[in-house]
Amino acid sequence: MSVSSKRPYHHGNLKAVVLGAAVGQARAGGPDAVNLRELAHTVGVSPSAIYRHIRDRDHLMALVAQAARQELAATMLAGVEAVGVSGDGRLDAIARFAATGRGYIAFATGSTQLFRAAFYDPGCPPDAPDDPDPAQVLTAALDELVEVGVVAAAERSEASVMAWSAVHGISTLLAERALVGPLIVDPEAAIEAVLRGVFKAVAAPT
Amino acid sequence: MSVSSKRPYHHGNLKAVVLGAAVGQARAGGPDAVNLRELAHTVGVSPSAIYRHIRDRDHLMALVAQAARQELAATMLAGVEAVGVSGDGRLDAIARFAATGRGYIAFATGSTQLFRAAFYDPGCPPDAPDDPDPAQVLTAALDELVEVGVVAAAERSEASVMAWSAVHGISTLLAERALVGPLIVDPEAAIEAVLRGVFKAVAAPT
DNA sequence: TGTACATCAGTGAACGCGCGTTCACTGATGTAC
DNA sequence: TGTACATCAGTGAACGCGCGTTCACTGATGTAC
Repeated sequence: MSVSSKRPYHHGNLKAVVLGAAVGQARAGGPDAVNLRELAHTVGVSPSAIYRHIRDRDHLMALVAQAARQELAATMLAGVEAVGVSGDGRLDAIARFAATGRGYIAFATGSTQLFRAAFYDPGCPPDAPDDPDPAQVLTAALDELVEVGVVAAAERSEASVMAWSAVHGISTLLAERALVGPLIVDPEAAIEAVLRGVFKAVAAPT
Repeated sequence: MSVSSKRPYHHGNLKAVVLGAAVGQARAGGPDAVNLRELAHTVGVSPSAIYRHIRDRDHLMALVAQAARQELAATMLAGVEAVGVSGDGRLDAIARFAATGRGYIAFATGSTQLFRAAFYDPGCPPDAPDDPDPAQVLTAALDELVEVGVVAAAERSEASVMAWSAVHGISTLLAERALVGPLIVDPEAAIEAVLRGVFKAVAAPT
């Protein structure tokens, strides 16, 4: 609590600051760019100080990956909340579902390296479940579609796998710039094509 | 050409053997597992000998990634060729298209680590274009669908992006075991769901 | 309110390992005459 | 057919760096009495 202008010996919230800096490294260069020594230097602390708060690099990576997933989920939620309310419940549910996918893809293309970090598996779990959780955001949007009758209840789980696969697929393809030459000329058009395709695949025949 | 039983001083085809061993490492542990020193030891040669044939690690990785993509394409082709010929051209085209996707996913789940290596970008290109090329295999199967009228010609490029995204998406999700808990319970069922979804999204309304 | 002491949170230096890469070299091979 | 010599393809040792991690330590903080 003491706020001496010169850095106090006890930092106060080193763990949070280290995690923040680690996320910064992952944002800039992906999971492999997280470097404990550079991290310590950035934060202004000796390398060994970090070990007071974190078991080892894998533990830190589990936290970084979780932070990345939560930011992904937050981007999806922001998209959903930005959707206005028309009178039509069906259209609103569809718009929110699409916004979920658009948010996912936007995060992947806008924060490519952090997106990669989100799926990094250090071999140990984070301290708590993801909150918010991307899978739950998707599930919620899909539940809405079922409620308003756009997706048949019996096809709910099929639809979720389909939607997730297509959206995750275009995201990783764009993020890794794979096939961007041969198959994908215009990224924006590709995204819209995928979203239309998902809708066609998922919507119950009227 | 001399076939002295004891290892001859001149190896003969070191480059090919080294590449083969490197692909073996990638198959076992992904792109990061490719290790020049271990490689040299495996092949029975000193580390520096490798540099007679390969510029640096990145160059080798470009070749490994290419080999992985070609194996992926070969798996797709094998699936296509295993499809029997019925009388119906439409059904055959559809079956071959599905076989393409199934081959892709089978490679991703059967050779997870090598699949990851296929999309590794070392920052320098391989010496020659991929042959066979996964993108071309997909394109050929899709062209067939257009020919028999299952896919509208105007929607060809949209369909290819959609199909590739969905198939690549389920492949990476299964390969990285992401979401396997929350969304994907039965992998086989998930694969079929995605393939059905792609067909629904891609097929022209009859 | 003051003092003794356990505990927490840092420092600074160094260890140790693995890995890509380089260097000076030597053995084998092919070609000109 | 034999010899001289350039060239190719290896060896073996070492460099150098970066990185995660550990160790003995010291400074700050909180608590019991």
